[in-house]
Amino acid sequence: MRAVTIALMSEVNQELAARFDQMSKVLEILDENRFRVASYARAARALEALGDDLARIGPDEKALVKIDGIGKGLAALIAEYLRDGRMADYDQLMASIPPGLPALLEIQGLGPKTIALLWKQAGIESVEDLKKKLANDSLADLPGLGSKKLENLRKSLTFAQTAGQRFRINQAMAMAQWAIQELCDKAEGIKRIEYAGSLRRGRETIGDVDLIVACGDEHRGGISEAFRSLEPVTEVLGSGDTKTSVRMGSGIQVDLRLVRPEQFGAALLYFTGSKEHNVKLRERAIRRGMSLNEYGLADRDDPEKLIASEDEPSIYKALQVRWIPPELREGRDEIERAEKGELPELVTVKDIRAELHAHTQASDGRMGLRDLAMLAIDLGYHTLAITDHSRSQVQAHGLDEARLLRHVEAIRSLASELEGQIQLLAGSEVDILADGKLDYPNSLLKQLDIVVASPHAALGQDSKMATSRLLKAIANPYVTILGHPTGRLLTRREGMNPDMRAVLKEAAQRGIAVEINASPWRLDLRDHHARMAIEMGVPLAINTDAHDSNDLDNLYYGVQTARRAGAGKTHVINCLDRKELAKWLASTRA
DNA sequence: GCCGTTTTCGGCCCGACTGTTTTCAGTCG
Repeated sequence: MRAVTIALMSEVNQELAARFDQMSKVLEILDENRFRVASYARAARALEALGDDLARIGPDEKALVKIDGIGKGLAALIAEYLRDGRMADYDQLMASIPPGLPALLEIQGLGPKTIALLWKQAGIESVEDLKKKLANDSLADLPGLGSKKLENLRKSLTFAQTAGQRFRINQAMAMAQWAIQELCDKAEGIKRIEYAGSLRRGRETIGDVDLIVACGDEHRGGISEAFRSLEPVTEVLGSGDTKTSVRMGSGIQVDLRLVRPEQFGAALLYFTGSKEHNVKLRERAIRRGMSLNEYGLADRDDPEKLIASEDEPSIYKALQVRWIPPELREGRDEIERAEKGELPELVTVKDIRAELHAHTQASDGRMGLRDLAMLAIDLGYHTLAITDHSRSQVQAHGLDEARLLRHVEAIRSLASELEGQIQLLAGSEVDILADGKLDYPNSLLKQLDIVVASPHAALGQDSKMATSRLLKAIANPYVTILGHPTGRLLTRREGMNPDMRAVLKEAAQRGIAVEINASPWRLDLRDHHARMAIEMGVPLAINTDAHDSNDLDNLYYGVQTARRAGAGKTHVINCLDRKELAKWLASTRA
């Protein structure tokens, strides 16, 4: 555990989120009031998603209770931690059970009741203990643990050791689209089929894929069978009348739900979530004398009396609120905002008219300059910026000064040829070096139409250094866009953790844009930082950072991230028309 | 422990599937 004095920025948020999460698990194993358990878990999620830095808010309980999900009790705990660097309740709680016990909750099929039983009656205190006892068959005497259950536990343990947990959104999307196509080809009677869950909400990583199928009752068996028989299925986790779960070879879990066509909207809404959004919708239904479940919105007193169920908009309408796009359904303030008419018209892929960050064969791209330009023309863009890597990116064939100048010449030459079809901007993705200096001198940057400044190396810097590094880069008068500010790679590398509020404040003052890098590896800015950017008046740039022709399709993920932040097209510079964009670019150099 | 458009107490979402249960508890989403 880090001492609080050196825990910086949102490291504090993460630390406190981890503690509340842990506390909720311990309380659950101790069979505490389930609503109390849920409160700690909810608080943990709230802190993880909090754009603001708790260290900045400080031990001010009045300010802390303003955070949704934090009440008086938890605010006092947070304040205690921020003030003293410790939390007595946490220490006490953690001392009350063996430290290895909460980790058992991660094992599929193992819940708090069974863990408590294993602990109290078999002396199991950790995953290791469980493995040993499972191996020598000494658990069969425990009540409620038959041979089947033990076998399933063995399987879960093997899986937990070998497999990762969350998948990047493009991996989940590929699986979802493939499975949908296969089922449509191979099964009879599918009336509608959609993916739901966090994939539909556009989260940056996905735990499992949910598919919702509308069909008549007579087709259920066949569709379930076709699903279980999909070639990549390695394990059927469960299969009943309306629900089947399988695990694919890649490790990803896919759930299939079968519903009647007239219930499709309710099921789609329910399984799209988020859980928190659903809870709020249900509470809203109850306040209005109705009840909502995956089969529909019904009269509370007469559940047979369906009010809405066939599609999502009719359900929202009956709840007296505008339809809410899935990307916003995170259970924050979206329902209240929708009610007040404050939800913006969210940006769409069609609104994007310019690509402002792309690579060619000059550095590490696969496309030639002309091929890339042609693709951009096909996509209907009015502007394409060519931004190859700068000299320090040796492994990516970064351009030294002489090569960059020749490249610029080539771009300008092609630009005049294609005048009237597309505007080509000669630019660079310039490395922000570890000390915040840029990889080219200003005399060179000055000659470019656009400069995307991004960090690529020294990403393990502490938060303080990362912050001053980015601030220094933003202050450079020739930077146009701050590219993928943290340098993270999802499921692979955490990246830097700068004080994003300070970075965005500087960007706002300088008048430059900050990128949402649409690569599913990056999605950087992430959603809640993009939301913070909007609140602070910083323009967003949604760029694919394309290295290959397929990469241009990643735009969808970047747009979804922007939508999750509540961005409309006025917040995104790629939506400006050609003239407006030129004017904006000029303004960054004023 | 949180929360408030029946608000400071009394609620807090609810159904499917599995396994061991002979009527239901635990887990999951």
